Amino acid sequence: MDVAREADVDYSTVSLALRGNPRIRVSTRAKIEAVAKKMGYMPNQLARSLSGGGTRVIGIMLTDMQRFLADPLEEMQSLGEKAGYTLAPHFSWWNEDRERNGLRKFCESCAEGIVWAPANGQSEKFVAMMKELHHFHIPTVVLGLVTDRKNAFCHQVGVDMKKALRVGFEYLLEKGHRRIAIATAAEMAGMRGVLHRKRLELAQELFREFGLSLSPENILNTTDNEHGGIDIAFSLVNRPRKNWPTVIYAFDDLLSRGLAKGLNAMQVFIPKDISILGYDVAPDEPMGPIPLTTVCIETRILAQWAIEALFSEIKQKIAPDSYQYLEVPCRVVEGKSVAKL
Amino acid sequence: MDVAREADVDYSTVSLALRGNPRIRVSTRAKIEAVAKKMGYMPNQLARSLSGGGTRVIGIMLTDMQRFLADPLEEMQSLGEKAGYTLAPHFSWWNEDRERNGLRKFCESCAEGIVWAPANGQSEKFVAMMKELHHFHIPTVVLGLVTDRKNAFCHQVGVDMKKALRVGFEYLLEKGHRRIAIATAAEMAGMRGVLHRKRLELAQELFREFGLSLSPENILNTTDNEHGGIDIAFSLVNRPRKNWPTVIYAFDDLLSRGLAKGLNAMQVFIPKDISILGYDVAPDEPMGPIPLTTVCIETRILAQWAIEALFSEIKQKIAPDSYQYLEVPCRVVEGKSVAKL
DNA sequence: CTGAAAGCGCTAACAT
DNA sequence: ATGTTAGCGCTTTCAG
Repeated sequence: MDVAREADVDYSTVSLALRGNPRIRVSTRAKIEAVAKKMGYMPNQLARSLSGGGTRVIGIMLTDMQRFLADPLEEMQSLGEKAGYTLAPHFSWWNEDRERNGLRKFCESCAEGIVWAPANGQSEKFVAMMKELHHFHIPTVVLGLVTDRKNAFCHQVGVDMKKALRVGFEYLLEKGHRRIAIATAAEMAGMRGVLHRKRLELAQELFREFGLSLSPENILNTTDNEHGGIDIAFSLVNRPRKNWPTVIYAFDDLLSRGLAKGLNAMQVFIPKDISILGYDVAPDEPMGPIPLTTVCIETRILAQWAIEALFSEIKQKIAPDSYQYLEVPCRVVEGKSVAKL
Repeated sequence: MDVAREADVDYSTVSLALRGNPRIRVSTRAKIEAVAKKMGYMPNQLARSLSGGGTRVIGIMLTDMQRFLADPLEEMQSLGEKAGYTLAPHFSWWNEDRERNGLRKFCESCAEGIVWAPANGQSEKFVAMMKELHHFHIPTVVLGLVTDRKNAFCHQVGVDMKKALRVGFEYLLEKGHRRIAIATAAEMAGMRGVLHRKRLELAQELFREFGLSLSPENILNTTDNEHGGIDIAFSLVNRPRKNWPTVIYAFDDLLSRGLAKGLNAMQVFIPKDISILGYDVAPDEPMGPIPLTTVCIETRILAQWAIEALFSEIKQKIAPDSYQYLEVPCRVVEGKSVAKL
């Protein structure tokens, strides 16, 4: 390269000097650095990766730019950078073909590991792709738990939704609540509603398991998690007060906050008139007028575990004989929105 | 490579065959493809890029996973893929140092172009970094308009916020409105509120320019664009009706939808009791009970123009002597939320 | 139609 | 303490 000529040293000396190798005399290094800076030299990562070590890139395959994924992504990015890795996010927009192509790109461009939040952890395509990644010996961590955990070829970090929901029910029962309503955006269109419909279904199972009854009118459903809270608040206000549930368990952070604000605006006070239990709300989020009590999923821990599991596999260089199946903890963070009866 | 040995041909023949070069006999190619498939061969992009053509990667530098950016990103990804490019998004999380490091990574890894939505298009750091990119001859398009357009070293595609806001005012004036209130989330914490504060400021200028008066009580401010609409609705309902504005111009899509829903819930009907004009609302979004009339920014066009400008510069191979400064069009999309007085 | 050989820009083992 | 040399896995002339 020209820097070598200009500084009147060998090429390899430049390479070593610029990476701070102690073999190079300090004065030489200083000279080289000066020349490099003057010439605006920038090492070519492609060549670097092709030759010596790896790429130090982690591919991140996500479905979309949902809020829920932002926190873990930022956390993973921080952790990755700390370890000298660059994160390469890629969005499938819920399309499994795009997902496959993107993952293949990761392989072709020699990503050293992959964190994958699949569009659909149940599909044939998913299983096939996971096998492919495994076949290429590329360490992978799947975010969100796969159905068939026995036959997984990679670590998994995720939330057991039923367990998480159960935590909320247990809390409510302990507080003396029996007339429990649930609020979901299960009518939300497209893939975005899938999760909500799943939560609704699991909640219904839990009602049965706890021997609670769930009257249809206490399934407060809406089409929109962003502003659906108001709709729900409105429909509630129009019901005779004596039929009200004692608490609404809202399965979405936006929904629970909107609901709280909406009820408040309609002169329904929380927790005096009715209690609200949220789900999924990051504890440091602004909570509106009333600090919400919520079942909090620790998404930063999710990110940490995912990255840890990935790095440990990357370091080992050989595929582990057993894969981890990590469940992110969730706990009730108490605000002031659930009354003790 | 092993595929060559296995298929009993030369290495370079494999390379040509796999890329469908017509020089290779069909039968030979078929054999090579079969072997490659059997062995699960995958070409190494690093080597490929280092040797032959470029990387065919476009670096995308974004601030965060805001909704507003999702649409253009998906659009750019589609367009990029169509042209055989892979998009590499990277998030700065509003941190200019991270932004710089990420952009440098793009250079080092030989991205062929960059689309950059800067955390702060006014800062010293921004200007320095833009010069750096220019110095390395890496085609760049900045999303969002830079203050000093004369000294820009790259194409710019963005929204002239004042013009966009003006479109709304003109529409309202034409509809006979004079008592106009504005709703913003200017009190939103951190960088997220910056845009809203800017909009508020520009709106105040426009009020003066149109010779309209804006009483302080008609600046409906909130801390939260997600659910602030309810707060605003609530505060409005508690004002004597005769002091009401005839219309609320809400400078955020979430805010305007929340406001509409909130007012509706409180038995204030739109546009009978009050009109609402939105801003920034994608026309195909669900609008709640009332289809909102909004000033719509065409973010897909933004994406298209950005990618077009970038590709044209990439193709030319030499820095253009003048840079484009493109303003994305905006127009009023009529719903039913603004009454004619 | 296919093989041989040079080289992309760098790293790392070996030689001086 | 620095220079030499052989690759990394591929593309691309240029010969055969």
